[in-house]
Amino acid sequence: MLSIRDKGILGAIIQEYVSTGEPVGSRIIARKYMVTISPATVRNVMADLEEMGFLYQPHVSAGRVPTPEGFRYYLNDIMELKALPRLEKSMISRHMAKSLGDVRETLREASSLLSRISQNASIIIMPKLDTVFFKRIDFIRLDENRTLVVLVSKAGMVYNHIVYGEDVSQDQLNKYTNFLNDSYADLTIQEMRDMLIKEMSSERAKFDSLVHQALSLGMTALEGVEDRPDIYIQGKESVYNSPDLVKLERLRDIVNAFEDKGRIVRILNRVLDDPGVKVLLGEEMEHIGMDDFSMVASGYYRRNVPVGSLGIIGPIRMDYSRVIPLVGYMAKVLSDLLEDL
Amino acid sequence: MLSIRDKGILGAIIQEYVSTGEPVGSRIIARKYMVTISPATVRNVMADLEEMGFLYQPHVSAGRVPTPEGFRYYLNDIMELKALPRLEKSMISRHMAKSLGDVRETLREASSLLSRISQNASIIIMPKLDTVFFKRIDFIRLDENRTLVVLVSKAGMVYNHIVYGEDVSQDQLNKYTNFLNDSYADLTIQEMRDMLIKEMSSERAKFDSLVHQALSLGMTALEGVEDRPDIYIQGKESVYNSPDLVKLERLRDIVNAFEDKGRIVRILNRVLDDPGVKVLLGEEMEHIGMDDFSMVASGYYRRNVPVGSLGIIGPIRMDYSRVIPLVGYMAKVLSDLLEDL
DNA sequence: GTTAGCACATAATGTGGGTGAGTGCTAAAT
DNA sequence: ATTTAGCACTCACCCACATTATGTGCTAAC
Repeated sequence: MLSIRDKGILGAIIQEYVSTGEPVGSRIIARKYMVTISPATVRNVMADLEEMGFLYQPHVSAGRVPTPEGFRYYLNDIMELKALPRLEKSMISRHMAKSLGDVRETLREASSLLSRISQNASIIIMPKLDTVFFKRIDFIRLDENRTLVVLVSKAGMVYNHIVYGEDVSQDQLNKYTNFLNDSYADLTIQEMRDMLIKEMSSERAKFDSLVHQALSLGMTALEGVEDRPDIYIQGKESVYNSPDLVKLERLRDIVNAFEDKGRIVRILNRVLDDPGVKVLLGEEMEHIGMDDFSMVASGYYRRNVPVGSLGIIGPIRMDYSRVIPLVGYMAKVLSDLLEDL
Repeated sequence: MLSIRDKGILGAIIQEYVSTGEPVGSRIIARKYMVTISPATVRNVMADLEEMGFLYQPHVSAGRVPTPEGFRYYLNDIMELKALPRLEKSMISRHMAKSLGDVRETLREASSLLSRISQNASIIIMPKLDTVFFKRIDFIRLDENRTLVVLVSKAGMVYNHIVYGEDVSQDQLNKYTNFLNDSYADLTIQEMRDMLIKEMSSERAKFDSLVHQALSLGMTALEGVEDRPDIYIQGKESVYNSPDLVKLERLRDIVNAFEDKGRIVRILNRVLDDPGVKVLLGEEMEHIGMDDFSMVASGYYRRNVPVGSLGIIGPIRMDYSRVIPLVGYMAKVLSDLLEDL
């Protein structure tokens, strides 16, 4: 357990490190932050903090740099969140209203705002198909082998893919379409899946061949639907062009990390489950070369069901007290917006 | 005008530079490529070639490096294309057959193959909407303000967007849909646009309000359709991780250049017009920091109409005699494939 | 418990010499 | 009139070494 003073010093070190990016020496802390005590005292505390794993020294005559554990402690027990500036709030509502209508566009706009306001890269994962509300399905005969499935969500997102199978006439397909659209309004895709399976073994399906065919086509259609989530990363430039990126290898690592979207999705999915903003640090980034990066992320919701996530990604030394409220606010705005659709 | 021997020397320098990436000295050329003449003679020629702008020296005691102009001359007047290896041809046909069906998937596969075979990044621009053959249009009422337009091409590509306007019932929308689908089969989007405008002032449109409404909705639908071309860049890693990328600033330039997709599209569009493979070098790359990069690109066609382009992008020192046939072959395979759809 | 003072470690920076690669030029050879 | 050999010269690169600045840990005094 840290004393008040210890916390003050750790906090000061982190603040200083966040703003300069350089290892922090005892002098600076005693001069700028803790004027009542001497550098020597600060050094004693620093030695303790290092022993606890919150700081480390790049080399013996350098100052201290906070470790991911140090940041973690700071986030949990020291930092106080700042209120989101009125200006940023209004900027967000203004832009979000503008793009209203096309959900994909709205989400992209949200991400773009995050990156511009935070000066970091931002990430958004589009709604998981399972949780999306079904509006309409269409089958379009392309040729004798291929049928196009177009799935529209209530929010107006379109998912499409091609299924292969026996040749069915467009007229017949239209009948299936009508049947499915009439029967499954207002369900999520997941619910629809379940319903289809249930109905398949019902009396009706056994005797009515149209119903049977329609259900079976519906099932294959939903099976084949793309399950890799789409993810957008915007504002990579601000990370790439960050002035404290001075080693070639570091940049290379980061560039590669951004290319590896699968890994980012996996990491983000972990935060999706429970509500609120999560900060992912150090090892949680699962990526060699991303140890000194971090993600601030949150799920966003529709009717309290998590459907996707969003966040920002940048160097571990970021101003969490500003960024966390930002991400939180954006998740809320987005969730509210989705509520209505 | 260069003599045979001069060409031989320029060719040798480029070959050597392509394979090593290092400035080429007179010794190497005399030893490895032009055994009949001495280094001193080579030096004389090199001095001439430098004066002509085909070579330059990084510093006085270094060998020579070909300039973009040197490469240009080499490409036009010296290089001989190699036939595409049987192995690569069969690899291409095998993979392209696999992904047949979903055009977007096919195109992405083509690009992925380009990048894997050439060990460079590859670029593909999806078919321009204008040139795409219309299969079907659907209007889906999302709510009182928003109508979703789903446009399907004969090849099975789906384009969608939302239009805003007065509240029309789904039944009414279906009538419009049917009218448009019946009337405009087998046209390209561009032709359809023209037809719509023409029909709009016809007798029928004046007296039949359904026709009038349908035409007008069709026009707004086609107007709003997304006109920014989608572009995919694959295999960036092979460029990023290239071992002769040793300066941080260089990598940063390249990373930024890849992010700036608009510029790449603009450059590529220049090659789209006339057929065949084009090589873009130096200044043509329009990008500071991309001077020592180049693109080998070609349009691809459907019914002899250019619809998109594809190519590879990598360091200027690439083996053009292999890469040009590769890109050319891929463009041809793709064009043939699109012919059938 | 806190502080001043001091010896110590090390990164960063600069300097000078040596080496190797490759040139340009000149004068001789073909 | 070319081509070639010879040679002086330039410059990047490397290594060893010294210098400096920073900030520490430790000890002894407060």
